Formats: sequence, structure tokens, C-alpha cells
Amino acid sequence: MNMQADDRRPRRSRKKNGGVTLSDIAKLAGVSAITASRALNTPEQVSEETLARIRAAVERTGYVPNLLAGGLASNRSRLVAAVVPSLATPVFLEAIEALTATLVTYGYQLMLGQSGYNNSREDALIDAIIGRRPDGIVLTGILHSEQGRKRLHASGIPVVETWDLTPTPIDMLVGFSHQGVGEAAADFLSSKGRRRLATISGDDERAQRRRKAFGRRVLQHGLTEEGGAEAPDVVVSTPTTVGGGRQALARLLDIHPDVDAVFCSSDWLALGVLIEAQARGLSIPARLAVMGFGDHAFAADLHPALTSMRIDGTRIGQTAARLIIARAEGRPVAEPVCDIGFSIIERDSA
Amino acid sequence: MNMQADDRRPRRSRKKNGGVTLSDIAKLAGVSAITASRALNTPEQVSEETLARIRAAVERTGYVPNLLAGGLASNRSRLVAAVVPSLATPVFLEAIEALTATLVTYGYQLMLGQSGYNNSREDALIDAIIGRRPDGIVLTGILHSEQGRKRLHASGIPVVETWDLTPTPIDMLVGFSHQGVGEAAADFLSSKGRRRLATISGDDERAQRRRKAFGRRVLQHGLTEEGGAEAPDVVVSTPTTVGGGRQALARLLDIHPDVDAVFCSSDWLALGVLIEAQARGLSIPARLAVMGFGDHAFAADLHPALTSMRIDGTRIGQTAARLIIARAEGRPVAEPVCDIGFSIIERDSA
DNA sequence: CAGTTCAATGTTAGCGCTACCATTCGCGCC
DNA sequence: GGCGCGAATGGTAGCGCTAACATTGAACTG
Repeated sequence: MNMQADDRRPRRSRKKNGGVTLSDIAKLAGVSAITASRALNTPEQVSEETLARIRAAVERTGYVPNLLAGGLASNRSRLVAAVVPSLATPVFLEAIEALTATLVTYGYQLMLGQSGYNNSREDALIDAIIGRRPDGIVLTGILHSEQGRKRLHASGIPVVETWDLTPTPIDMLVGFSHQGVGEAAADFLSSKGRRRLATISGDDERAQRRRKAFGRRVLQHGLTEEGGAEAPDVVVSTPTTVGGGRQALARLLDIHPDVDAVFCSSDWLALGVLIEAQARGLSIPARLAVMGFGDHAFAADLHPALTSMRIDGTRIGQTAARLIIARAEGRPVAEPVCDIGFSIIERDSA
Repeated sequence: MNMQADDRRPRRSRKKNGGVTLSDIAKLAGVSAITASRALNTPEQVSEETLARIRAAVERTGYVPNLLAGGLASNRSRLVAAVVPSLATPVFLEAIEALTATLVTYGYQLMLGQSGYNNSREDALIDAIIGRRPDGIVLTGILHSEQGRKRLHASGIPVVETWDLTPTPIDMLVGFSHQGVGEAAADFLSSKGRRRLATISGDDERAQRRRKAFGRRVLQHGLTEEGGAEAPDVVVSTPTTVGGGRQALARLLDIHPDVDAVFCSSDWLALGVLIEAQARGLSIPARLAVMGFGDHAFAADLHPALTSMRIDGTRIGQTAARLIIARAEGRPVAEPVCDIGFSIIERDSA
């Protein structure tokens, strides 16, 4: 009956990782844990000599701070999540690359999620992301489910949507007008004297918006085949490919042999069009003007060089990073919505 | 002098996130926190009705578990980090895409780091990654510094290196022989009756290894320009581009006008070669055989269709994911080194 | 029917870090 | 001399979760 005092041996303690921890460093340097923490995070608050001793201890032990613990304690994970439909779509890559680069310089890390082009897995992805409590979320080119939007909102995490200009952003926004792109393309081609304008587009929502704006503008210019009909178009399934472009041009010419200009919803499609035209002996731009979208690196190097619509992905990525970092660090964001525009890069194909 | 008892009001508690926590769920469902935890992680340990109540509470509140806290407590972050030199290199993308997809199905998330093509930032990146205590790290196509290798080793985190077969892997390995690729390309082109073989290569270490193996094999076949010299080559800087390929072919033909076959270290270069050849009116493959590397999606759709060397990136990604998950879940890994090989996809250009 | 087992649940004590407040000490000021 | 101030450091109590062990009660055993 002496179940007391010394009798209760300490229960076996949880197995430690064995790794070096901050308090090991503190002990080595002869300071308290909190001072060691400050030495690493806000070194200006620590005296020179203390700093030196702590740094030496870090060096000696190869200590790497546990950011999970730090994030839990400080409620700042220094993680930013980005969601892309697919990595295979190079238009997003430039932005992601710039995003990563900018984040890294501020000490943030990028977590990447692929939503796929279907919305089914999207909610699960959103939960997985929110669960890590990132300091920000960058959404690229997806229409997220209502459920997902709600979750994001409720989480209170800064969100930047990109590649589009919606009237009802979840939070912040860096994008451009797809309608504007479609209209500008139509204006450009007709200013070049083209009279039978057509489009070849991926079937994603944004590409369709460009296509429709293009079609409407063509109508306004009075440039339709037989008065009043829409501009000819072929829709291919996303992701867009070179092969898709080739087939699409073949189909287009079957139905509308007199088309003299094509606006493609990606440079891949445009490359396919160039190749198919070449295979058929159609001269470009004499017989057919071709215009791409995205201004991929290869556009300038094709023969003929491809006229394309440039979206400054680097700027999108940088801007998104800056918006998120500002919010994460509690600075107010003056312009939560940013239209970065687009520009036509005129080369030889149109 | 009564600084005692009731006098010490509870110090102001740390500001809570305001978010729903597991114990909120537990309270709502009338169980203890640990039971709620089990309901979410190992539902088979919880009775049907308890499970239902907990699920209802989760549903009602929109609770999303804090994986930082979970990772800290369980020492399993369910995060896997991948390091790529650059996202702009599409060869890696296929593997990354497959990696993400496979990880997601097992409940893991991908964290992405870009090392750039220079090693300077690499160590900082490695530390940032280790700091998050991922359950695994996948390295794609980099030669990491000795310092970095040591850190990785010391961290005890499972590591998979990919895209190469080194005799001294840090841990696990999924790759193929670059030497084998170079030799196979030389064999293939000479089997096609080509006699003046050349290469156009990026300047990264692996591409150079392919190039050298190719050159040696050419020597063995006795196919050099003027007895004993190496196979002609042009080296372009990474990342490889279409424009780089065009210029390289121009240079190559300037110096060695009788070259009749080119092995390119990427499909981008090969596309550039195709375009430059077309611009110069060189017929392919009659006058010049062209072979790419990577078998990018566009290769089949070019005109002429591009012969290329296929690396099964999807399989690399899946294998890497499986290796890491196995290790993370404590299962033994029978084959820590996996050679996934390569294959020549013969099309029209060679 | 005491003894064993097992399924379901609970208690406690951290994981490694940082927020919050407190303390100490030297310095300049009136 | 007393006071205020700011720089440097420390103590304590969590952050939200789960490992490790403890407890309970019902079902089963011989």
C-alpha cells in the first residue's frame, strides 16, 4: 500500500529524435534557450560576444532549427503554398519560378500542390495545405469549388489568386484580362489586313473567355465568313500540345479553307500550326498568319519566329510573393488587386 | 508583502489563433482529445458511434488539423521535399509530377526547392529543407556540395537521388547510366549508316558525361573525321534552348560541314537543329540525322518526327515516392538502388 | 467464477520552439 | 540621490498535437 513517492519511477520518456535542439545550443553557449532563439532570429537583440558563442555552438553541432516547432510556437510557418493545375503547363512555370526565387530571399519556402484539371481532388488539396498553416497561398489558374473558397476564407490565410481578374477575389489578386487579350488579338490581326480570323483554343475556362472575346470583336469588325456567323474556331482539350495544334489546323482548313489568320491559345498549339502548315506547304505568314499565347522561350527561335502574346509571369510571381510577405509581416497592402496587363510581341508569323 | 495566492492573476495568455482545435472537437463530441486524434488518424481504433460524433463535429466546425503540431508531436511531418535545378527543365517535370501524384495518394505533400544551376544557394536550401523535418528528400539532377551531403546524412532523413547512377549514393537512388545513353546513341546512329557523328550538348555535368561516352564510342567505331580526333561537338550553356540549338548547328556546320548525324543533349536543342536545318534547306534525315534526348511530348509531333532517347520520368517519380514512403513507414527497402534504364524512340529524324 | 484477453477510451507528459512578461544593470538626467 | 530609460537576458507557460502507458468493462476461457 505504499504506492507513493519514490515508488513511481518516471514513465519511460518519449523517444527523442536524438537531434540537436535549441536548448543544447543554449547550454553549450551558457545562455538560456530564449537567448539562443533570439540570436538566430533577431540577432540585433543580442550582444556581440553572446552572439559569437552561440554561433560557434551552432557551427560545432550542425544544429538546424526545427521549423515545425518554431512555426507552432510563433504561428508563422514561413511556408507559402502554391497551387497549379499542372506543372506541364509552362505558362505557370515562369511565375512559380519567380515566386520561389522571391520567397527564398525573404526566408520563405514554397510548397507545391497540383490540382489537376479536375476539381475533385481540389478540396482535399486545400485541406492539406491549410493543415500546414502556410503564411500564404498562391492560386494559379483554377476555378476553385465554392467549398474550397469558403475554407480558404475561414482559414484567415492570405490568398493571392493569379492569372485572372475576377470581380470577387477571395483576397488578393494578380492577373490580367482574358477578355482584353482576346480583343487585342483580334484587333491586331485585323490591323494586319487579315479578313478571315479563326481561333484554336484549349478547353479551359480562361482560354474560352479569350476565344469568345476574340469572336465578338471579329463580329464588331464585320469580319465573318458569311455575315453574322461567329469566327471559325476549333477547341482542343487541355493540356494543349503540338500534336493538338497540328490536328486542329487540319480540321480548321477542312471546314474553312479560306481562313487567313489563327489565334492560338498557347504557343504549343501555335507551334503545331506552324509545323502542320509547313508540312502542307502553306507559307507563313503570306498565306496564314499565326499568333500564339504565352510567349514561351522558343517562340523567338522558330522559323518563322512566332508572334505571341506575352504575359509577364516573372512579374506575377514576384508581385504575389511580395503581397504575401507583406501580409505575413503585418504590413498593410495598399493594392490588393493588380492588373499586370499583357503585350503583343510581334515577330514574323503574323 | 502579501504577494501571494490570489494576487498573482494569470498572466495574459498567449494570443490564440482563434481557430478550431482538436480539443474543441473532442469537447463537442464528448470525448477526450486523444480519441478525437485517433478518430482522424486511425479510425479503426474507434467505435462506430464515437467516430460518427467526431466526424459530425469536424464537419460542423470546418476543423482542419494542424499538421505542424502533429508533425512535432509524432516526429512525422508527412512532407516530402524535392530539389530541382530549375522548373524550366521539362525532363524533370514528368518525374516531379508523378512524384507529387504518388505522394498525394498516400497523404504526403510535396515541398519544392529550386537549387538553381549554381551550388552557392544549395546549402542554404538544404538547411531550410532539413529544418522542416520532411519525411524524405528527393534530389533531382544536382551535384551537391560535400557540406550538403554531410548535412543530409547527419539529418537521418531518407534521401533519394535521381537521374544518375553514382557509385556512392547518399542513401537511395533511382537513375540510369548517362554513359550508357551516350554509347547507345553512338551505336544507334552508326547502325543507321552514319559516318560523321557529332554532338550538341548542354554544359551540365551529366550531359557532358553522355557526350564523352558518345565520343569514345565513336572512336571505337573508327568513325572520326581525320583519324584519331574526337567526334565534333558544340557545347551550349544550360538551360538548353531552341535558339541555342540553332546557333550550335550553325557553328557545327561551319567547322565540320560534312557532319551527317547529331546527338543533342535535349529535345529543345534538337528542335533548334531541326529548325535551323530547315531554314538552311538541309533535308532531314537524308542529309543530317538528328536525335534528341528526353522524348518530350512534342517530339512525336514535329515534322519530321524527332527520334529521341526516352527516360521514363513517371517511373522515376513513382519509384522515388515509394522508396521514401516505405522508409517513412518503417518498412525495409529491399532495393535502395534502381536503374530504370532508357530507350531509343525511333522516329523519322534519324 | 476467477483469470485472461481485448477493444475502447482516458491521463499525462512532452515534441522544440517562441510570446509575454520580468529582471537586472549601467547610464544620463534633473 | 532618485528616477527613468533602454539594452541584454531570463523564467514560465504555452502552441496543438500524439506517444506511452493506464484504465475500464465486456467477452471469453477452462
